[in-house]
Amino acid sequence: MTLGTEQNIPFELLEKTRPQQQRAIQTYERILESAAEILSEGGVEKVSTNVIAERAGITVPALYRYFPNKYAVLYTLGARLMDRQNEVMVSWFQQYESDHDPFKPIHHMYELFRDTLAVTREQTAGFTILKSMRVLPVLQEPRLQSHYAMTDWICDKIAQPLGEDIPEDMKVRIRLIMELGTSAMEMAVDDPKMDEDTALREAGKMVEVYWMDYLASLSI
Amino acid sequence: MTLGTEQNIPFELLEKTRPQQQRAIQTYERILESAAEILSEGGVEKVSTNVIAERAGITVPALYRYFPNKYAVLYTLGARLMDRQNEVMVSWFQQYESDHDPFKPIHHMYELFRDTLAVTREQTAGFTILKSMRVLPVLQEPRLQSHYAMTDWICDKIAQPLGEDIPEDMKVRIRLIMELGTSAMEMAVDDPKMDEDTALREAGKMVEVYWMDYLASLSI
DNA sequence: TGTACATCAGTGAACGCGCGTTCACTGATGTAC
DNA sequence: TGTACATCAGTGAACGCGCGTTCACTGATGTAC
Repeated sequence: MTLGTEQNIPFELLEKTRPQQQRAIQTYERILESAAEILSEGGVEKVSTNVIAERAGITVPALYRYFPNKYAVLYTLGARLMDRQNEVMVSWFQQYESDHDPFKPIHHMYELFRDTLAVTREQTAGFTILKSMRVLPVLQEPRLQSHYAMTDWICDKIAQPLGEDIPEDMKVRIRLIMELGTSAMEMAVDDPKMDEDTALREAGKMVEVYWMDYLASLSI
Repeated sequence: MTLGTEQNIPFELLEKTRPQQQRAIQTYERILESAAEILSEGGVEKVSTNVIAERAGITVPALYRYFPNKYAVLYTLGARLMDRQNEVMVSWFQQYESDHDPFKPIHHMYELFRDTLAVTREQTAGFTILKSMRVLPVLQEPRLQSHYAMTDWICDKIAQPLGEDIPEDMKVRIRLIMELGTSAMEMAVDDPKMDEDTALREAGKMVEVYWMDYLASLSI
């Protein structure tokens, strides 16, 4: 929602009543927590309104007060998580931003991946939430929108000091880099044989040399 | 199954009776086709034994004759697809294999990605099958095993002419490269804004410069 | 070439269960005077 | 400070439906003599 993710949400995912009183906010949060726990224990197929409600210690109609269906619950979890990832990216960029070298952050991809992974892990079933979004038709679009927003933000930031329009192929490259980051993090987490830190460092390296090669080709 | 994927299949995924007569083989194949069609139309959540059977024009117990549950159906689809991807990789490698330069194939990653994408697309719901495997707990392990097998095969092929043991960090790099390829192909297919060929070419480029940088660092 | 038999392939009907969703309702919290 | 009322939060009970799975069975195909 930070970078404008909220714009085109299909109506099936829109929340119904917003919780107002303290008690309601707690209920609302417990619904989200419960859904995440179920997701982490049994995967997306075990998530149902019945099971969420039972675990949250409420009855099913109470859930329907705030969410129109289970996808709205998953969407809310996903949107929050992607927002946090956005924030990580923004503060990472600002940390390594430099007047002299607009591409300085590219030498610090490892730090971005590391921090993004950390914030994803803070959320129960964080990676499962993201993978579920990729596989559930209604949630694919919101996921894409968030990726677009992130890519555009970075492009703007880079283009600003350059004082030019962003070449379209730069956008493609940044999008690809983000996708690589995502899959490297997933691999680091899902593959027990893979050393996590090594995976992220190598992914960072890969992005760096790729970008350097691109810059070299530009100044021909 | 080409590269030894079949070894550690959890018993829940093992097929029951093998179809023997012509008629039975047709039924078996229709079950798989139907499952793929449902997958492509409504995603993994719409796949059920009831719906598969109805679409295949048989009754549910007929399905249970060959498969213990719906995951076995999805597993069979996934295993077949990954086998075909393996084959593509093997013949790609052989095509660009060179006595003079053991790393010649790395300059032709685009061709690998292109052909792998093509063979995946030949299978109805090909990418959805792969994404489903990532998200369904029972199917995660078989997926990983297949990736291991592919990585090991490539490593052996590269190590052979070098006449040495494969350094562990080379394995990590190859694994990462495969993961990047996978996600680049998925992005190329799922993101309507992304030009498919460009995405694959860039991903190929990324792998190439990454590997060249690695080789340069080795000869220090 | 015909028939009896064995094996393979698929059916009809039924089961209990959890699913999503809605209804009219009771109970809790906040507020106006 | 108390009470009457409005709004917010959550309940109990019920619904129809599709799910996975199994049973005893009929029908189709292959084979031995």
